[in-house]
Amino acid sequence: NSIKRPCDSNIQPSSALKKAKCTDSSSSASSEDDGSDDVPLARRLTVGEPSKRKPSAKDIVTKKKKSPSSSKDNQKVVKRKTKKLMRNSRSSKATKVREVSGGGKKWSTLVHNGVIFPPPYKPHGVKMLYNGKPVDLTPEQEEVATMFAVMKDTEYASKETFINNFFTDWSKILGKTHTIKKFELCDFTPIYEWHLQEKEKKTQMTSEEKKALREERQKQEEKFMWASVDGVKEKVGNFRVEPPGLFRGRGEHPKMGRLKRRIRPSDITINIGEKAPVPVCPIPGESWKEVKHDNTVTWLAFWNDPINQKDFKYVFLAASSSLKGQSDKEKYEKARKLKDHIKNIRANYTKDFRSKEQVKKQIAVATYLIDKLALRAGNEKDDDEADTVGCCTLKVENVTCLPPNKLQFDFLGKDSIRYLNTVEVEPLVYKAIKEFCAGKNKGGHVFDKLDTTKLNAHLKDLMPGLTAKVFRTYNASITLDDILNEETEDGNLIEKINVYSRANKQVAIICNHQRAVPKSHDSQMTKLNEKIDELKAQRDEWKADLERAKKGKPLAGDKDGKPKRKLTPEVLETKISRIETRIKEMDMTKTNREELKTVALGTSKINYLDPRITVAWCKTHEVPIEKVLQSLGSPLVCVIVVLSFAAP
DNA sequence: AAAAAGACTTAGAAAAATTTTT
DNA sequence: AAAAATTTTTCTAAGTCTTTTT
Repeated sequence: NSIKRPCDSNIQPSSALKKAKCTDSSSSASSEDDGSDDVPLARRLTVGEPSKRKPSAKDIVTKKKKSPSSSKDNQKVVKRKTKKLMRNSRSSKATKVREVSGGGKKWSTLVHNGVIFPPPYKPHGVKMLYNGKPVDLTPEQEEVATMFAVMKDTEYASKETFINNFFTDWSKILGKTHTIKKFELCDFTPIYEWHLQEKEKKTQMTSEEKKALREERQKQEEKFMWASVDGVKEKVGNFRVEPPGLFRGRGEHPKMGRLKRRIRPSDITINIGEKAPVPVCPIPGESWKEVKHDNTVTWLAFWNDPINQKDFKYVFLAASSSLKGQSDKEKYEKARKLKDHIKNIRANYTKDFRSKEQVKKQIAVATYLIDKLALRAGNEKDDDEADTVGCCTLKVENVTCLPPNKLQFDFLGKDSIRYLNTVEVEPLVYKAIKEFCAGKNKGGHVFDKLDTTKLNAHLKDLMPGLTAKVFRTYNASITLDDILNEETEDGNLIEKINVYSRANKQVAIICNHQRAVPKSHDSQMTKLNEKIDELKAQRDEWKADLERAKKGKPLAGDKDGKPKRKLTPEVLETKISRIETRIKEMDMTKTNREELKTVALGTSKINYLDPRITVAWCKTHEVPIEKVLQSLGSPLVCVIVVLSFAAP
């Protein structure tokens, strides 16, 4: 299980550059080659010329040792980070990014240990009630009953679809002759209470017990956590086979509550290098469905999704792997390339707003919306999925025309997240949308002559490799870059970090990344308000004291009537001004929290913000990278570092 | 050329781990 | 030391887009 990648033949003679980059702590943009990579998008754009010289260091990547640690107040953080980094660097971190060309070949050798199966079901024997009486269940029946019982305090448990689907599937396991016939007569509370007890037991465990348990688990996982790709040890993403359970679809999913049956080895296809030993099937007496040796794909294993038989569940490498990092880099490269074509593309679709051909016109308008609003492409969906839409599948009921030229969008997108936005659009677009909607009923497609295949085929003609989703990445990059460049001011580190957060937030809003309001939000706000009131009361008291002190009057006693120590006006002034800033800070926290309560920042951070822009900005403004990417913790920081030093 | 199969990225919720507060 | 809050990781659903089959 060697860790080092065998010396590749395509090493470029540019270690000097490599070193320069690595040790260049004072940034200062320095060498030309350095600039071409790290100059943010917007500045490139204004320069107008796509960089002419191809950087020679094509695939050379330098590992950043560690960021220069700094002030005392973040020492803890730094220490933790360093530990993590060390743990990671021991493992793999390809020293260079692999060339993934060559006829779709993704790897030459692939070694791994297959997957972990969840443990078999352990019956608890707690009897639920039917019509008030305890009923006997076989372990198999009990297992499914428990799946349902345990979900009592989730939203699902009260949804009709969920209950119906669950009961239908459970009934099959109960069999026709079973006493249990009607859901209404079922009482799962004994099992639910048993579950609560178990949970309580877990929390009551001593920390040693917990630690022991954790270590046990880690020991079992160890073997499956790692794969070796072309001789390099890489982390596996999801080596654990999904346990059985009740399907939790998002939104109004017609299949919610269906039993997701247990996956067995005979469901699983393994993909592994020809010369590598085939993983032993961990369940005695059973065997894999199939073993393949396909090096044109990156998955290590797959099985068919039991809920949607035609869908697949893949086991892939983790995000920190070289393979994932490479395609991530390609994604951001493509978005960067779009920058060079966007002017032309916009001119193209603007011209087509007037096209007599309906298909052309619809493509033009759809592209406009995708460009302007960062909408998703919108593939057709089956009837047995939640009813959500993207651009191409927008329905008449999702768009309202507000004269003179505003459009209001209201639809459920991916994950049934609501997109609600009113925007002013080009008058010609407004006219076109009105025309597309005319004479159609509510459920009709606005873009009836269009689908994602046609749209993407057209985009491909405008720029090689261009598809609808590239616009989202592009939009995110532009936004990040613009905000960072416009709003960053010299000086204050805190303020700089805030600028980054604002940019992050803006991208999240554009991409419509939402989250449920945290359960504790209200109580948190109340607490904050109380704190602020407290501070204000204190401030007012001091203000009163100040007035008296100035006039030489004695101070009023405190609330217990005890006399207060006399303070000079000067001392009081500083106290007051200090408390004023604290109040201001807390007010900021409050507004910030309120504004972010439904905004999910993580998704854009992980999938949309080009790390090279972040790294470049951090360098020029002397912001330690972990200050803005701390949440990307261990695995991704490495990818980012790899990416940021990889030549485009 | 349309539909189905296949492979991969993106997504929010929930669980787990960690830090902060009490 | 417990509890509460916060951050990070894990989980797996839900998209996009390409390739293959019909």
